[in-house]
Amino acid sequence: MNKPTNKNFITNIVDNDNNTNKFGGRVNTRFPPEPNGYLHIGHAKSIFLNFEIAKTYGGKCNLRFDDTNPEKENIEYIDSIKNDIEWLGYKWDSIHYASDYFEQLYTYAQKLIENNYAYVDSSSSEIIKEERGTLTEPGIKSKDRERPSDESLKIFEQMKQGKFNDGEYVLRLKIDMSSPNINMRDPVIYRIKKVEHHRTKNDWCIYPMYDFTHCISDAIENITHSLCTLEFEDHRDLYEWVIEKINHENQPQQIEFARLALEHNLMSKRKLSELVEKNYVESWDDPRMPTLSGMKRRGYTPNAIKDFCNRIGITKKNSAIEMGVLENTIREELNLTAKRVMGVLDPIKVTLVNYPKDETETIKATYNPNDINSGERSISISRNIFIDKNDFMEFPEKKYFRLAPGKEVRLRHAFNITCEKIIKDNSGEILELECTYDPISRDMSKGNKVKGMIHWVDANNCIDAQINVYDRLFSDSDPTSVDDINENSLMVKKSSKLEKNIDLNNNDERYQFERVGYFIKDSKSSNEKISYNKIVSLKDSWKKINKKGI
RNA sequence: UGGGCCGUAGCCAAGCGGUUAAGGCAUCGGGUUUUGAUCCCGACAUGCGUAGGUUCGAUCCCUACCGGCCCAGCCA
Repeated sequence: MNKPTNKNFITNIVDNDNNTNKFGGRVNTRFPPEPNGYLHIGHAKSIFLNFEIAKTYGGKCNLRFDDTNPEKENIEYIDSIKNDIEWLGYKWDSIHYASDYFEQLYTYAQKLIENNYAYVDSSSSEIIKEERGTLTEPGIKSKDRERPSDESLKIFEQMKQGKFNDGEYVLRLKIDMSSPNINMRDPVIYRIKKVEHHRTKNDWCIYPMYDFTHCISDAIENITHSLCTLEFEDHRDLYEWVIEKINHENQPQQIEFARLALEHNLMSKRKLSELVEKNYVESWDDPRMPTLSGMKRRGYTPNAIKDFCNRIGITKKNSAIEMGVLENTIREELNLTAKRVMGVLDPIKVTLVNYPKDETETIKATYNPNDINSGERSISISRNIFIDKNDFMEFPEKKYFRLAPGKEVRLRHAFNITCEKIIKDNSGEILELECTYDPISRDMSKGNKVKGMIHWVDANNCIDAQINVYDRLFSDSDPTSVDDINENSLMVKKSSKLEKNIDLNNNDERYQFERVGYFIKDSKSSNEKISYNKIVSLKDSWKKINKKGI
């Protein structure tokens, strides 16, 4: 990203900490995903925040996998997460796994027991739940709360040795069962799970929980500012309690910010995986998905995503960003960088009846009028061309200045044509248009001045392709269920025609199909079936005029 | 109804006791342009959830109220 990173309330805190020398001027952050799903644009916000803060303050940002629940986690997710972060262009200073700290965590737990800050509880999860109280009533103390610490220590050891089954015992912190903050009502910090862990394999059958693990991991890694989302605000007391009780020399501070919500999208790993599982979308990297892999396949660039993250800001206010903001970032970048070619998504045959048969001419055009170094392309044209269906109207509305019977328009980069005749099949479907062209108008200054300009492709020299056009995944701006999916979010144009200048060997080249939008080759494209994805439309003020019914 | 947060334009978001209340997106006007694109210019909160209070002065401090979000996993 070439724009400066915006300030926000967190950078204000960091500035202040630096001024008061709270951390001796150090700024260490971390991005701590659980490897239980693919990263999405919401994670990008957090990645951007953490890495950019480290960068602007000359600090460090670690990648740490919060892998304390082996049932949900696996290597595939770890790899995809690393990939996505690298794709965004960030390099972690060091990589860690909470599971690397299992031994230390266990030792800290033992110390807490020794100091009477924790106890082993044999209550069932149902009992613990009941005894926890409610939002308005205090909890009650467990029968095991006063278990002598040497006894707890011994049982905890046996838990580790695998002497018990899942659920038989848990380790709990001894804090305050009547705290108004439910997280402080003797939270469970270790549970027995006889499950193989993707990294530690069968070394452990007890696993520490988030609240115990996260703060200690931060402390161990010398994190200064532990940035997380709003739902952890209530956990901050616990975070600080643990850090204080283990008496660690480094005392990181947790700061919470609002997670990203994007209109017309769902943004939780659970729901995104539901979309995949129910086959509402093709895969995690379906171009409609707000996952980073999906956006990559859609054609979004790391720069555009980072620019987006920068624009939306960081606050504590729950808010939903309009899709237009996201779309605008990629449009802005591609307007400057994308080569222009022509592509006809929904072709109609057009015959230029006065154009000599078997003749072809070559037209020169620039690849990008906004970039003088973009070079020139040659486009062929002949008697037979294709134009887009929506560039012709048999009964044109007011202010429609494209092709219509008897009307003259200009073919982009070429010359003017006039529609003379519509050829239909028996059902009334338009098969073909017969037009005449005006040779004089090759010179723009001659020929008739026309308002309409349409794009086209030489029917005798073009690429057959499939174009995937996407609409928002959910029609509702604030969807709740995956079942609300927009059934028309994917439109496949099967017989599109593309200008020959497209480099089919280049998988990353993003093109502007003039007057239409930006496109990139789909990762599933093949020589047999060439397919391109629409990244985003060009802005279309005709659409607006048309909508108003003028 | 216990606790923790949040409330500045249609959507984001600066602002930290004295400012003409930044900026972006959207929208609306106008100009350039034979991409209805881009680009350029202009408009867009006497107002900061509401009501009181403190103050010479309050978006900023205090109080109350209203509205929204989060918390009762052996998930993270």
